[in-house]
Amino acid sequence: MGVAKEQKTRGRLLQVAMALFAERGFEKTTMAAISEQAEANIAAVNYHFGDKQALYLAALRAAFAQANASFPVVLAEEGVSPEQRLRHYIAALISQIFSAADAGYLCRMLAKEFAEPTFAIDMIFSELISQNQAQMWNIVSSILGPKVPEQQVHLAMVSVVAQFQFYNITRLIREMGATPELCLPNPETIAEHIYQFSLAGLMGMLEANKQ
Amino acid sequence: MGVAKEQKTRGRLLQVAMALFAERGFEKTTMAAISEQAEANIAAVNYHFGDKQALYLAALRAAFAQANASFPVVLAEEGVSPEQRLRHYIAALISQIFSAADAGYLCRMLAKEFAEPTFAIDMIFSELISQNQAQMWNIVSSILGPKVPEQQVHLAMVSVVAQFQFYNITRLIREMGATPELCLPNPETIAEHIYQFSLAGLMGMLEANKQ
DNA sequence: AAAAGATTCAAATGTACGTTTGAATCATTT
DNA sequence: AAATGATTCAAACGTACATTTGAATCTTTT
Repeated sequence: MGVAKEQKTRGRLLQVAMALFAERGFEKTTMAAISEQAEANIAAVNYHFGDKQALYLAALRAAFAQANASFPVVLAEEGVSPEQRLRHYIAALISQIFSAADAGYLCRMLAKEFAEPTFAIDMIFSELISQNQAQMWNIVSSILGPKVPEQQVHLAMVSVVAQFQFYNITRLIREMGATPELCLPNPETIAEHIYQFSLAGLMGMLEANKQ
Repeated sequence: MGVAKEQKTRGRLLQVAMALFAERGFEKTTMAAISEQAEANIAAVNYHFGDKQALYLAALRAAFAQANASFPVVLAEEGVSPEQRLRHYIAALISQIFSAADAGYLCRMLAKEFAEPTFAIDMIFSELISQNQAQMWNIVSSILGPKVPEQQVHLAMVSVVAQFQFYNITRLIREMGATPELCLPNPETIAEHIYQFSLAGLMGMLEANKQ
């Protein structure tokens, strides 16, 4: 437990804060626990970040950077079909969600924020999520084409996002083994299923709209 | 605020507890707030229920009863196609999720439990959720037929459940107006979309499995 | 009406937490 | 080396909370 001491105190605090906030959420993470695991004094958080809230914001931004560095959702290359972009988006998010450490911290923090939004929720949407959301909108509306009304695009987008976010939301319950009956397939299989299921759903919408 | 005093103290406590636990979750709901709104003394909770945890369990069971009384997920009639059972199941859950009061309490409490499971999670699964889950399994495996392996059934079930649970999970964020751009269609429209999208997804799985 | 039990009440207890404080230690500059 | 600033440290402060306590007040039984 704890973090190697060669890092400076500020860095160690941020590292530990990400891990603990991701695991326990903002409220249930105490500054005492953070300081202890970071092998720093209890007052170090206030000195380096101001207060617990500022540390939380810093941890969110750092976690976002780590997640996108490991599994970016946007494909840089041009000339990729919207279907392949969708497949890649889903696979990236599933990878983030199933990451045990660094790349998974953001998803875990966001899962807590969904259930009990904190003061940070505005920053999270305006600064972090907004980009991904716009990307997904483009993909889905490309697949559905220009004739499908906005509301249909929105419903479709939710249907897709919901499928992988559900694995994010239910992580803790799975880890508690409340439903041990059926073990999950590997993340790649899950991602591929979600892609196929979503594509079929989208095609169904297209056909229904044609008539 | 508060509840009409003609009920007995125990009943008023339970009523207020459901509302507050649903709104704020277990941790952030104080016994002082419950007692105050129920116009009871702070010690009344301990007298009537033992402690805060026992009150929480009682509130969960009462909320489950209310939700299923208002919008039961199982269709009593026989001779209904699995497709129609699926449609009804989705519509019932969407109705529960979008209920502002009584019938919506359980969903709100469950949303919190997903993000931060409490001591009550075992009871919730073994006593409350298990029935619904079995029902959904029957519906989906009926639609997919006997030739589709169990793991596929499980993936499909998650894809369906995730879609309406997402509206449950994101309720707080919607209510905060973090994304005010696009207002939602009415619950019936949402339910019908989820049904159509899911049916298309399931049919896609059938075709992929045929080859 | 008297006794016994059930329920309510206000106050006290103990614990956990975020934050502050002022001195002590370290690093850097003059 | 002296001085200045940055960082760390242990202790204390104030607040919020669940729970307990013992007396007071209803309600029911005898």
